Amino acid sequence: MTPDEEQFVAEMGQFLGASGMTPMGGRMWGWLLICDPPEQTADDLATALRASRGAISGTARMLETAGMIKRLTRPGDRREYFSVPPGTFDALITNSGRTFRRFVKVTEQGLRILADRPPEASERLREVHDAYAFFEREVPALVERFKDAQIRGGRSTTGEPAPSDRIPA
Amino acid sequence: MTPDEEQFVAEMGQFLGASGMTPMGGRMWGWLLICDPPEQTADDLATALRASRGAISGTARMLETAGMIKRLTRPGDRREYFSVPPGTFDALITNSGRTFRRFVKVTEQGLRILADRPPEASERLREVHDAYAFFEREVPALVERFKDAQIRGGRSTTGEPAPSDRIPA
DNA sequence: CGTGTGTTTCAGTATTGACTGAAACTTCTG
DNA sequence: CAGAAGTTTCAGTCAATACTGAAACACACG
Repeated sequence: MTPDEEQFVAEMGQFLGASGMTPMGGRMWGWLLICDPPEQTADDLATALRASRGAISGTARMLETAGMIKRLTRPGDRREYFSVPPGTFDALITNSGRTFRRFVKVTEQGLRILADRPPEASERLREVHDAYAFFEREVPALVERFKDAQIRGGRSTTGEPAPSDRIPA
Repeated sequence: MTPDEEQFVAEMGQFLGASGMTPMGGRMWGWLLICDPPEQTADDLATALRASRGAISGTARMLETAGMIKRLTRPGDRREYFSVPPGTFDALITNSGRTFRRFVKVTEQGLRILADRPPEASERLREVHDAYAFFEREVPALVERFKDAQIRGGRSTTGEPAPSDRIPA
């Protein structure tokens, strides 16, 4: 790992570490976005990120659950390979959609508490609730628009063949 | 603070605590969304949230910086009052826009690292970068649409009818 | 069915960072 | 100008949690 790469990985760790994910999760994902080859064994990752096998295992599981990495095996090789599959941003957005949803739920509960008070008592909360409900509904459409633009524009399509799923022997 | 309110405040704390903000920040914001009166002194907050004055001070400063609360004073009253001003969701979104922007910056740095490698080496990262750049560009427009819908429909609208936004008593 | 390779689990450790509380500072008021 | 009320700062404490490392586990191959 070059110094540049090291810094990129560190920054991804800081960034995702500050947004719900663990620092290690950010570092691992960052590395998997730039590493060569794109598929890495648990051992590769432990070496590159200078982390314990335990940390790799747990973090990989978490990232896999979040849909941010994929786990592959190939016949005749007992090891597992991890990689960032094409279309990952989709999983990311879906995930943040879940966050929106949860927030809407919490604010709805709050509005219920204020139900028997004068209407102006719930103005503040209602505004926030409505905004998030709006976003929860509209963001998927935005994602579709992005996908369309991406296909039309040609570069780096997603949801298509996905050749990188194959491990080149 | 009733048990219901207590729970709402706690959940807001958990929620925002898990998304970058501190738990205390979430609790304070949650309380300011439902409290009566809507303006609270530092002392009110310390009592309601059972927190130290130091915590209130620091947290209030953080929330104020994020644009999530407003600080006001009244002539003849030395105390400061805090409240959630109308249009706060705007500050929230603006803030998350900043997050997008930072992420785009980080990924751009990563792409620069991969500049002298074959194009397929940067496919993974480019896709993520493009998605976030797209969102950074499009979200403000979405906010405008929400504002318009809010004005057109009076209170609690979201673009379309959206009956599910209403809380049943 | 044993052996060797690889992965997961889990208790322990270390670190981070949020909150406390007292002291310092600021700013109105009499 | 003295005094009081209020706020901020900051060093210390505490709790949460991310990572380590060794032991248990799973699996393929000979």
